Amino acid sequence: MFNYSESMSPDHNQARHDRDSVARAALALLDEVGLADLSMRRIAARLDVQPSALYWHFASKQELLAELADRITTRIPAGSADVLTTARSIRDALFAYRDGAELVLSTYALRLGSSHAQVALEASLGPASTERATAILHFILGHTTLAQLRMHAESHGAAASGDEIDPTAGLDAVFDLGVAAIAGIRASRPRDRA
Amino acid sequence: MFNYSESMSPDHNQARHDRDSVARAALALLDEVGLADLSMRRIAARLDVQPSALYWHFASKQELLAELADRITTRIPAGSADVLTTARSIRDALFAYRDGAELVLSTYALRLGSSHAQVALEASLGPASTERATAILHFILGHTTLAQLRMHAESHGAAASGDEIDPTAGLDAVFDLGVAAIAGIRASRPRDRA
DNA sequence: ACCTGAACACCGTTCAAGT
DNA sequence: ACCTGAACACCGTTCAAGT
Repeated sequence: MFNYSESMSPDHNQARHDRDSVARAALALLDEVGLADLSMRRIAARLDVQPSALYWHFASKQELLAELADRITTRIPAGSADVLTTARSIRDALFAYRDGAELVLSTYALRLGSSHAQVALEASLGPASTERATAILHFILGHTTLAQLRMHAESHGAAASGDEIDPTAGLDAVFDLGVAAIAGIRASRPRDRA
Repeated sequence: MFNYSESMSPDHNQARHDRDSVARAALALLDEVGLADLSMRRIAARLDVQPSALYWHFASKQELLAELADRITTRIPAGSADVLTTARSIRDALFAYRDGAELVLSTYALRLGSSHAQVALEASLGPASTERATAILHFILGHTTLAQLRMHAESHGAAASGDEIDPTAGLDAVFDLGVAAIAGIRASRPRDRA
């Protein structure tokens, strides 16, 4: 048979990709344009490829998005730190990419991609704490999605009413309060400013 | 030619609408097809009208969606019941329409529509409890969005992995645990089966 | 006051065909 | 093994024009 794949073919502009390069380009584009504008056609354009080419690597957009959620989520450290530290590192992983929380929320709902975050939380909480870990995870996803959507809305000047208060103010306190309460520990002092 | 209209008027096919009738049709359609399939063109077709006609009543799809979120949300009783009861009635209001939680979550993030739910929670918690109320609301939105997305995914057979356990099992317990913990009350017994 | 008709700039996905 | 080209069935939104 013919085998084109293993040749280096130095001369021509043959954009040849695999699953990983597509996912990497998509993840970078997500961070630039946000989830709403992350289309298969845009990803293809970024890779100098026709939109249909993406369907060689991923069966659907949904499958590609699940892969992105997995990549965002695997950055969470698995070691059993205390709950608040684990919760914060989950939140920070979601914050690391634009609309990361929203993407992980919907993917996690569809049960695609193993819940690395749930495992980390259970390790932090000790044995027989599945329900608490689940509740904390739901809180983190809700809170972080809200906060992230709000950040982006405010930067694009979509504020609605007449009040001028910063919508992000006090959100860290709400986060710590929620996590600590569900974990059943005393609310800790705010961490030092980074 | 053909006349699909409901033809209450004897003579002509003049579908004449206002803001309210458009919103009502959209809300009914949301419940039938879900948020992902709720397009301006579908709503227009339901009203026997061209898509462009909707833009006389609403400036954008976003504005229409905000109105729907408001309608879903105003069903929440404002009286100061105990926290768990208030939280459950918020959840039930979101559950009352397909993808209600997801819709309210994104609308609430953009600060469109006054937060009727936040007010109700603060009334249940007593004075100086804004942060707790916010945390509970974030938990409710996260939890309910997850649960609702999961219900729909499972009914369409989008289950991914090999385990066969019901993804909805135990979710009521997680809800009660989360709300009670953030409110700072002892977890109550499960309510009687309806 | 409310709607039509036509257009513009987009979508996700499929599939035969190329190399 | 990986991609092109063309098509199909859609999107949200604008705007002149009709009644």
